[in-house]
Amino acid sequence: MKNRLGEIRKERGIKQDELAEILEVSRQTISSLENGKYNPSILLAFKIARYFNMSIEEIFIYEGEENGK
Amino acid sequence: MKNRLGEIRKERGIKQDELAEILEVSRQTISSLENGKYNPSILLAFKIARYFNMSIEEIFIYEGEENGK
DNA sequence: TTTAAAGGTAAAGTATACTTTACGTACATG
DNA sequence: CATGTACGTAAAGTATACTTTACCTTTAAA
Repeated sequence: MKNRLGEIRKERGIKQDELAEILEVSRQTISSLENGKYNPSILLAFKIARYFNMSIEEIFIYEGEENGK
Repeated sequence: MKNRLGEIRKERGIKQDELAEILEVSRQTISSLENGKYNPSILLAFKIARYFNMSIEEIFIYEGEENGK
């Protein structure tokens, strides 16, 4: 799954550090998400979407053909 | 987080069993989701939404005030 | 040329999503 | 009554999301 998190975050002029605190996750979580190390939980995806005033689908791009559960 | 999975599945006249096979998860996973035992991964949420031709937000209802990560 | 700010990442631990196996219950139909 | 279908659920194991701690690199400025 791809995501536009880093892109959107930079557009809003906010640091990983700050976003992490707002979303109540660690900075490493934000970094890992932006660099595609793993996918967010659906709760975190909702928090992110809500914070940026976007839908989950606008930020996280599911193309199918994914194996993980 | 609440969801309308059971409701939507019944509308479509499909069994837990069948949905599980289509989504490539176990029947227990479907049952657990419908009964609010836990939340889906975002990948599974996308698969479900795509299968029902709906958005994640139409099926899974995030109200905020949730603690889990 | 040090110092700090911003971000990448690794290791080890915890929480939770999901699996397999298995059994229980309710309901329908023979 | 007996058998099958649909669903709930429990226990134990695996995979992955996320944490804490910590260190490293790059860039920019004093």
